[in-house]
Amino acid sequence: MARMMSAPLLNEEKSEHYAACRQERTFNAHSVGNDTVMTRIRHQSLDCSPGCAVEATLQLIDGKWKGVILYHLLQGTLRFNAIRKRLPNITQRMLTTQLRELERDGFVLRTVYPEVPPKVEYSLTPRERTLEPVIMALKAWGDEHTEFRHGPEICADHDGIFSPAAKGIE
Amino acid sequence: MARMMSAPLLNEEKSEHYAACRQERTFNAHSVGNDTVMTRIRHQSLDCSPGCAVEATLQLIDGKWKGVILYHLLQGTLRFNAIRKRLPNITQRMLTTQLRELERDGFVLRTVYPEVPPKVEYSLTPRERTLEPVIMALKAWGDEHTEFRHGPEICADHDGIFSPAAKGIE
DNA sequence: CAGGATCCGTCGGGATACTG
DNA sequence: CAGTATCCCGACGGATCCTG
Repeated sequence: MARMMSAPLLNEEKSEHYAACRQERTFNAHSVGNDTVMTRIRHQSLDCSPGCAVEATLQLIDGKWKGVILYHLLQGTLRFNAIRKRLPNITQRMLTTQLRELERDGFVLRTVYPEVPPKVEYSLTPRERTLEPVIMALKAWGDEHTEFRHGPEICADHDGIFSPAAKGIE
Repeated sequence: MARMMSAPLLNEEKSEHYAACRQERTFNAHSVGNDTVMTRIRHQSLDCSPGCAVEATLQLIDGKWKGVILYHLLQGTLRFNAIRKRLPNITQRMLTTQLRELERDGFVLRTVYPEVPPKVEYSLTPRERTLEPVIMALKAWGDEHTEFRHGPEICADHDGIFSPAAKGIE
């Protein structure tokens, strides 16, 4: 979801009455060549109606992987590749960017151990802990209301958080 | 969020073990000219890890406006333009498509009254009612943890669901 | 190990304009 | 009133190769 508007500034003209909305600015734009990296701003125009709190929250956990990442981190600190193992389909690039966003949003803490080989751990901040009920609500609903058949061998861990299979990883 | 993979079928080769994931198919592709309309399939590759229930739920309420729309509909049946009034920034096109998706996902009921001028009402299905706790969790968190200053005149309806201002509209 | 850099296609979604 | 029909931009995100 969520693209930027083409001309956020021009927009002020015709929307004076909700111009006071959050106008978070790009904070980290490498913009190498023509591949603008990390132009973080999900949707700038939160319509300031009562529902916008819902929107605001959703922005923070959208992004195709955020939800799952947060969910997995709820079980404890994880290293980069440990997270990757839990998300078989994610690419490094995606994992990195998603983690960076979560970091910037104050949800995860990134700890780099100055070693060789490098070791980076991701853990949750207290702020994210407050999100836990939300994540769990999402999961609960998904468990109850979605029917997507899945091979048991890798998808059957709905009760024990991580089964013994997780013994020797990492 | 969420694009399709370029070659979903090729993907099966290297991911036999979670090939059993939900493979929802495009259901309604007009594809007029080169503007493919409504190629519904958020992300087909739910990684089948325990967190995928979270993802599954998120898919259903992402889409930049879904959350707010659902939230507003929780207050009761609304007509098309009534919804638009609550989302100052949405375009007709977006409102239509979002509503169509919600309809297809079984969340909203679309009732057309064969009159002139046309009258279409949107209401929530029982299925969506089960989502209510989730929506409210999102809203609650947003209310508590996001600071986006807003002009009071249009953003100050956080207690009374819809203030008297909503008297004569529509 | 944990990424950075690049290239590139897909498609969400905004802005009009038109209509039964 | 409640939509379609188009045009079009650029963010999202996948694949691939490179590196301290």
